[in-house]
Formats: sequence, C-alpha cells, structure tokens
Amino acid sequence: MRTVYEKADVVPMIAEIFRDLGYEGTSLSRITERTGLGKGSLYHFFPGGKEEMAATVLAEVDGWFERFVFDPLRRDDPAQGIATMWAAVDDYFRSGGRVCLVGAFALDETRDRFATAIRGYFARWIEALRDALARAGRDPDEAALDAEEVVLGIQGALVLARALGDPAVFTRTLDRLKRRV
Amino acid sequence: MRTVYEKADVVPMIAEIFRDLGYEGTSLSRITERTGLGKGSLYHFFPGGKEEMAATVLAEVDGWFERFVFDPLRRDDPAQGIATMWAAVDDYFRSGGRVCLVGAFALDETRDRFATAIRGYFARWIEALRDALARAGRDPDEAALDAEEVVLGIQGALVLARALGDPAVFTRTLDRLKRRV
DNA sequence: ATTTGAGTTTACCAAACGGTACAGAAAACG
DNA sequence: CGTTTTCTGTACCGTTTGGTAAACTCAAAT
Repeated sequence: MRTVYEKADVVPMIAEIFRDLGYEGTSLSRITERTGLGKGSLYHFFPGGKEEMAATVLAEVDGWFERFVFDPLRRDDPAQGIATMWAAVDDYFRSGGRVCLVGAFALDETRDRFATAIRGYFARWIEALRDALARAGRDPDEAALDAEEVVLGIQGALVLARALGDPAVFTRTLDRLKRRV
Repeated sequence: MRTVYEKADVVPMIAEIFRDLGYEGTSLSRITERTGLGKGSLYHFFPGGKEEMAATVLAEVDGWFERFVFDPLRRDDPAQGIATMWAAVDDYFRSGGRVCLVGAFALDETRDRFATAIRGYFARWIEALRDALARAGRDPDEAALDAEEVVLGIQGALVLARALGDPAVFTRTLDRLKRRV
C-alpha cells in the first residue's frame, strides 16, 4: 500500500510530537510511527533533517500567532484585538491541555539552536500587546509592564497546569489576566 | 590518576546538567565529561542509572525548597516567611539566570516519569504560601489565588527571561509580585 | 505512449545511546 | 599488618540515534 502526503498535512503532526516530547525527546522513529511517513519521505520534505523539521514547526506556530493574535492586536481596535487574543489563546492551548512549543524550547539548550525565532515570537507578542494597550489609553510604561505580565502569566499557567495535571489553572489565570487589563 | 568523589558533591553537578539540557538532552557521556566521573562511579552511586540520577536530583531540589522556602513559610511569622521566600527564590534562580528544573521537567513527557514529585513540589509550595497569606489576614479564597499567581508568575518569568535572554524580566516580575501580596 | 519528477520504500551506515561486567586501586577497619 | 568494602577505569554489549543511498511507484504533463 502506498499513501501520499503533502507537506502542509505533515507539519502539524510533527508539531504535536515536538510539543509532547521536546526537541531531544523527539526521535525520527517516533515521528515515523506517529505520522506514518518513512524516513525517505521525511527527508524528502525536510532535507535538513530533524533540525529543519523543528525550524519549520516553529515557523508555523509563529505564523499562526502572527495571523490570529499579533496582527489583530496591531490592526483591530484595541479592545477587540485584545478580545480576539484571549479567545485565540484559550483555543490554541486547548484551555490548558496543551503546552507552548516555543516556551518548551526556550527552557533547555534547544533555545540556543533557535534563539532568534524564540526571542522573536515573544518579543513581537509583548510588543503588539503593549501597543494595543497604549492605544487603548493605558500609560505607556504601565502598558509595557502589563503586556509582559500577560505573556509571562500565560506561560507560567501552562507550566503549572501541566505540572499539577490541572488545566483549570490555565483558564483561571486567563480570566484573572483578562480582568486586570 | 584517580580522584575520589562523594555523592553529596556530585548531585549538584548533575542537577546543573539536567537543568541546562533537560532529561532527554542529558546523556551519560555529557555527565561524564562535565563531572569527571566515569560510568563505573556513576553507576556505583546510582545503580538505577539515568532515571535514578534525575530522581535524586529532583529530590534534592525539593529538599532545598522544603528547607529554605516551604518550611519558613509554614513556621515563621507570615511576613517574615514570605520575605525569606523572595530572597531565597531570587538567590536560587540567580536573578533569572537559571531555570527551574522542576518546571522544565513538567513541560515534556519527562513529566509522566516524575509526575508525583513534580506535582508535589508545586502543590506544597502553593499550599505553604497560601496558608502564610491567610495567617497574615488575607481572605482565604484570595490567598489561594494569590499563591497560585505568585508561583506561576515565577515560572513564567523564568521562561520569558530565558527566551528573551533578558534576566531583568525575572527580577522585575519578582518585584511586581512582591508588591502585590 | 513516454517522460518526468514528486513522493515512497527499503536497506544500509557510523556514531552515540543507556547499561553491564569486572579487574584493580584506595580507604576503612579489624 | 591483612582483609574487606568502597570506589574507579576500561572494555564491552545490544539498541537506537540521525542520516544516506538508491531503487521504486504513480499521477500528471508532454
């Protein structure tokens, strides 16, 4: 039997594996068994191997947030952009049942490999939110601190929710941050 | 040449490696080269191999926090216990230059292996802080939420500080949390 | 009908993985 | 002193790692 895939279908599958297992924990054999693609296909799509797979996945996550979070924050009117962000974030992280790939990569030495992508993701998020808050009338200095607090709070909530095995920590934190800004 | 170590000396070294590289990223050869201990010595101290090394390290971290953070929170008068916590946390995480081993383990599949240790660490921290806040006169429900916010804020700050390569995020967050409780 | 080329399968490779076995060196202890 | 216990160095084991090579399949374009 022969099944044919397209790259667009396979990237989200690989993303989920990296999210679950981390960069080092993700082996080609794990990818093979969970996607059904043999090494040949994998290396056809990603000639650069594992590192290119991770970079592609990172770029896709970044693209998703750029489209559904950062851009609305920049383009829409502040209140609506921020409302869009809350919904998108809650949806993306499955209300605390899913972890942040970028955050996970940031913690171990994987960070060095993808430093600029990781830094860019968080920097653009904070910046977009900070500007939206400022446009909504918040004092600029306060807006910067609040934006940082929100992004960091989301990451912390994901860590804690996962550690305690209790996704409610995430939704509770999202509500609290929502009320605060 | 022959150099002799004691287990007590070697655990912190291994802890630092796990912190840097994560569980999967830490290989025996890396441990060997960074500690100077051969496999023979390693398996003499930790017959259970890599998993026992990680478990031991996790227990040591837990013990440190139990001693210098959780216990003061429980025994000292609330205000002083909390003050001790801020100092210990800032010190332990090198003002944002170091990452939380337990938090890092919580994110990937390593969590499953050490689930109870990881959950216990965070649960006891939150509980001790919550009770201290309650004893200080804070409304019990508020105290519970604040305790959660503090622990999660610290974890998020570590993630963000590392992601941005900017430890100041951590100290700034610590100050903000300090002011809030 | 033939060519083409993206996508797949299978078999391989050297290196590194976690782990084991064991002989010997150094302390500890009688 | 001699013996026992603790610790270390080295060689080895089977398995898995990331990666390569090349033969193959099959739909679409010519």
